[in-house]
Amino acid sequence: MTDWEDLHHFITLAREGTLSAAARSLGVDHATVARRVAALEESTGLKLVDRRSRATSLTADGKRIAEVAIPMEEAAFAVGRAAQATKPGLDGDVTISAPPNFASSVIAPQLVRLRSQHPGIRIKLIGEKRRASLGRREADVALRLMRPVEAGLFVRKLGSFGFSLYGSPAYLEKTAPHALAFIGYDASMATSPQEVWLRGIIGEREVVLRTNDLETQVAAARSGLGVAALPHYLGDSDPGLKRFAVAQKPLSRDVWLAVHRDLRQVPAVRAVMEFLANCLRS
Amino acid sequence: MTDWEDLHHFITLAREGTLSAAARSLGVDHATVARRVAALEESTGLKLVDRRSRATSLTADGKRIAEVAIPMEEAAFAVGRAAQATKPGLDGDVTISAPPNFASSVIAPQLVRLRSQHPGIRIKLIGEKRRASLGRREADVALRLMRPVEAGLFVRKLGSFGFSLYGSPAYLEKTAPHALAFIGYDASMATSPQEVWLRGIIGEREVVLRTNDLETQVAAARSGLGVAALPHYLGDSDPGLKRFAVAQKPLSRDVWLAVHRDLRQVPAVRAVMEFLANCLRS
DNA sequence: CCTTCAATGTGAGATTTTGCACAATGACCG
DNA sequence: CGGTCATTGTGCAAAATCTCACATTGAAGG
Repeated sequence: MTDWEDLHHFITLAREGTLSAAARSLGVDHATVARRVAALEESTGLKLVDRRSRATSLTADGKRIAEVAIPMEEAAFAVGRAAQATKPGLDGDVTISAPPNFASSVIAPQLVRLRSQHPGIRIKLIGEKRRASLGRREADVALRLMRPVEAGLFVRKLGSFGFSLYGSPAYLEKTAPHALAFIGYDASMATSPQEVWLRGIIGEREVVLRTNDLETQVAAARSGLGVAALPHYLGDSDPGLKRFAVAQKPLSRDVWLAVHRDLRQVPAVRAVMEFLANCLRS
Repeated sequence: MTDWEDLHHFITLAREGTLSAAARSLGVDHATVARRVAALEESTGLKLVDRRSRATSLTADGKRIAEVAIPMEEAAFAVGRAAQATKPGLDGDVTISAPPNFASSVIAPQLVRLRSQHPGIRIKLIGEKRRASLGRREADVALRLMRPVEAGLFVRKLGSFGFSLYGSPAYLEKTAPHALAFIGYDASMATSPQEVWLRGIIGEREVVLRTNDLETQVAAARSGLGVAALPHYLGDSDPGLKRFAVAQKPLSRDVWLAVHRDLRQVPAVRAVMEFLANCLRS
């Protein structure tokens, strides 16, 4: 009988593409992944990967085996969720995934409230551009700005927030509307709703800074470099920024909460969901 | 992340019921099973088994987790089958399961023919009362006397064979029909078709030997103890036995061949299936 | 063409895991 | 009621596995 942990390593390698990435994902040394995959090849009698010095690639047989093994990984995650779901009471670890600035600006400041209500819950808050996978248990609860479409999730719309143009009061006073300079996202965000909305406002005017990082936009706008399209929860609370009204239809983005169905009834998870809903209400 | 091999040990324990049985099934020491299950309990934070000194029983949580983990085991078997199915050519190991006397009397004598036709195939022939599970890959190909009903199997009727009464020529000559002594199965086989058939013949006459083992019946009949209901392939080829005709409708049993769908197209398996079909024809 | 860098390969020491042997438990059976 | 037997618990030595460190490879960018 083949060692299931060998299969685990192989599946991770198949997904991650390199020994090193798989090793990072599994929290082991890359040599371990290499040896376990070799052991699986030994026990199946099949050559599963082509080892090249810069990257590994699956052989045709390896692809076929990986395909069949995917349900096994899904089952493993289901076991993990079942284990968490059977934990009674309001103790436990709950991982929240949210857009980075949302995590730091909206959620983090209110965590102290959750902490006082439910002292047994330990929160892990990850703000990442890359959407954490709930199916793979990279997070227990996720806040998203698009409606999640993954299977097996319970999804709920928590609310919405608006965007406006913001600049420093001094800058807005001294600058004529047609001469406004703009701060926008870089190419990686070109298709995001706020960037599209902003482009419609800019027209022929100048974009003086493009950055991926919202905090940088805030800092630049605050310093008087130009105006930026910022969420109200950021701009309105900043004394160094003032809204600049525009004719265009205001932009509003919905906030969605997603949780795996298997975890929805876990007390600690429910408490966190409730907390997040309250965060949005304020 | 929990070690998948721990899950493997736990699932096996859940199915086998005792640490020792699980250890035998996995081919490891019982202490290893105990330790790996303990590790799983540690990593999930749940108490999964009640350890008692005579047997272990799953806790409610353990049952729930085991339930969820079953698909994982099925997926693991699917991987194993996929690995075997990917093997090209006519080399490889093929395990055949068959009724014990069928294996020794019909199949084994002809294996040399298979061997000469396909030298690359290594056969493992297990004759067990307990039906080997094809889904669990305890065997690749099975011969059964009842139509298999498990899901996922490819089933084909290979043929049938008849039963008659046999005794030693000397015994049959000197014994009047109403005085015949009979050799039959013991209580464990009381409901088998051949035992039921035999009972209808015996009537009020005497049963002088009951045994589970067909070879023992043959030896006893050959020695002149009485008559036994034997398959033709056993009785007709034995110079020390002679048929004793009866008025009752002759008994015939069908022989079924079963193979998992995933393995049906494997060249080595196909060759074995063909060989078994030929065995039945003669 | 050269530098850089992340990836893979390889050996040795350290850690972990395993098997073994023996003890203890408690159910079954006469 | 006592013997028997399969099962589980435990400590220790052996074996297997993992990590670490370093060497090597080859693609990407200047």
